Amino acid sequence: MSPSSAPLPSPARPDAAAGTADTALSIGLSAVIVAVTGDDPKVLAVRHGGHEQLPSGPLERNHRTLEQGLRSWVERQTHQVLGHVEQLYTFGDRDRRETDGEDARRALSVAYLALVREARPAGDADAAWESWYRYFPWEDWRDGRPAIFDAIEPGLRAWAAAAPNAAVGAMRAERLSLAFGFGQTRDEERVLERYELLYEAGMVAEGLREHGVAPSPERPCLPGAEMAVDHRRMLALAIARLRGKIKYRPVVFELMPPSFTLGQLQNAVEALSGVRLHKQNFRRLIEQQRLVEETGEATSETGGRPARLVRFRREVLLERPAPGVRLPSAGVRR
Amino acid sequence: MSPSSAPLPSPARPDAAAGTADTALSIGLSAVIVAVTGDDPKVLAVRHGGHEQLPSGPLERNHRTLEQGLRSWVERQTHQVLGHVEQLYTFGDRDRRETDGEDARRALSVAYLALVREARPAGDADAAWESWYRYFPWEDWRDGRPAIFDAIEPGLRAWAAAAPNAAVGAMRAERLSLAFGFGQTRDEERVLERYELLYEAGMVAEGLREHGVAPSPERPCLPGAEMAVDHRRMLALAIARLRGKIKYRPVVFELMPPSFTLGQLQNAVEALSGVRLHKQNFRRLIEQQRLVEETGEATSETGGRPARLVRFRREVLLERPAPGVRLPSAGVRR
DNA sequence: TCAAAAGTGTTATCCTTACACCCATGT
DNA sequence: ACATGGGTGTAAGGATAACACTTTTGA
Repeated sequence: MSPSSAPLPSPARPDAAAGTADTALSIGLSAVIVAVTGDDPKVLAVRHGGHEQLPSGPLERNHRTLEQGLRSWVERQTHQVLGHVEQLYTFGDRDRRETDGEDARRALSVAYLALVREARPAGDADAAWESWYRYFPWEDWRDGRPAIFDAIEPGLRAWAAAAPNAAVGAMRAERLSLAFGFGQTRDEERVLERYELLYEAGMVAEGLREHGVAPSPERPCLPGAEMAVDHRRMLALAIARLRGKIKYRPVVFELMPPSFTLGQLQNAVEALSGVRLHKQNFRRLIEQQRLVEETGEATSETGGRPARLVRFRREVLLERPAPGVRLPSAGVRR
Repeated sequence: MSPSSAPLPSPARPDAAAGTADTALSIGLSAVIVAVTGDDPKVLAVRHGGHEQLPSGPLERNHRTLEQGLRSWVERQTHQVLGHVEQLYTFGDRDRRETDGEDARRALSVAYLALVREARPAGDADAAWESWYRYFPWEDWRDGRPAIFDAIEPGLRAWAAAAPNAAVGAMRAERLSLAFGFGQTRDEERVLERYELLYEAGMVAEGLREHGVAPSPERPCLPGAEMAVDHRRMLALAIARLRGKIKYRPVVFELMPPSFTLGQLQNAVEALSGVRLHKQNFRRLIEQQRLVEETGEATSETGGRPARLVRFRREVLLERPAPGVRLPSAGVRR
């Protein structure tokens, strides 16, 4: 394990000292695979008797790069063709699962976010597309403040108040206010911070699990589906990243069919960001940023007046530095 | 290495199948440690006879989390106290270094970005603070277009023209235009894309190294210091991330002393982003966003009229969702 | 005919950009 | 006195947010 008194890696083989072969180590690749169908942001989940989990696979020796490894087994397993793929984070807490003293087997997991255009029926019978709000019901503000906050707010406040001392209490209160913005502005991107607070406060099952406690009448958990290991944390991170990225890079279009209506585009953005947008301003923004162009066709499948079909204008990538769907503030619609 | 016919991880131990113990595997942690002194963005580099490299160390068994592991050995080795630390990326190309058929030893490396307030003389004699523009001279536009572009532009164009077929050529041309924005707008954040293009075009030493070619009169390399393995790529990513993040999170302040003048703050932002900013507008933005508050003191160390000393106002974190130093466009100054 | 979704137009307001200018210190 | 950096005022232009309103379809 060599903490090594030698100061820094030797020059001959720079990475020789940078890592020590460790047999008690395994590396996995996990994927948050996202699609949007109609009003729902979907994620591919695997059920196997135990808790639901994200599709995960081993890093194999013949994979040249991590991303290539991920693509190859995901496409083999789920028969989904992945579009945009990006690395999210590498999780490596020593005790990611059952650590028994010396036998602590470190399971490193490299998490990826992948976007697909259409949600196929899922190759594997155990895999299913689920709305991501199934795991994070408190993240969907499209119909206003979710009722679940009647439980969240007092619960978290109690947790802050129950801090061992004043300093910790103040810090907890600050984190709450930052993540949830009770009272003031809420930032739809802080999905991970919110999950982590609920985790620490023991309000999600995973948080209790860590301490070997089961949910009980005294220690109730919020509604919202539990996942294996730290997969729900990975999902939270994926949502946060996507919600952020959508604003400055044209990633939504990776989730849309080749041609679509402005209404459908707005639905997709709302589904992902979890807030309602002001229709007229949304359309104006999209059009004047010249993110889309006419196909010349129209569809009447959306109900009401038939809508023009548009397509993504790839050229914008070359024209402006950060073309994204800026969210024109949460305006009440409907 | 079991491609495994079983479809997906078993429920019993979710990560058991997700990673296979692989003795030909090592995990390292690398750190891009950044400080700003005066006009220069500094990075801690280690020299050891061979190529310069980033401080790197092994992941040890007793480290509870990856970040904690990084902090502990960096602080032990360099006697720097790390402030803000964030994970950048996990690099895991199979052939990160000397792969000999079956003996291909995969060296996974988790790269981190760390910010420090003051650049201490560096504990290790082999470690030194270097301006990051030493490695990326083409990224410093503070004094206008760097002369080095007289070599870069034709070189890259030639590479695009020399593509094996028209489709590849068009794609290369598009990537060039996106990353470098020859003619039109340049995006200071696309540091990684630019480096990767120069790498692929064989214009940086690392790119030639990959093919076992040495720089020669026919295949000249650009000025800009070479680094070991893929460390320069890590540095490119770190710069890109920091340049991006500075705009929507108050990270610059992690690099500033407790109190500073607005001029010093502007110098730091310019050093990091590599562009000049319009003085008056910069100040107005900072002040009206209420990112700083008066200390009541002043200093005359900056030359010219003494300047007020200000400090970061931590409360902004609670007030607005994305408080960052938005760059008020590159205006000529001086 | 009416609900539902698409699409147009206009206005007040704020933020960004740019320009011109004054202030206090060291040499 | 003048160079250097610090600091103020103000006006033009563009983007945003909020309004109200028309159009075209299917049930």
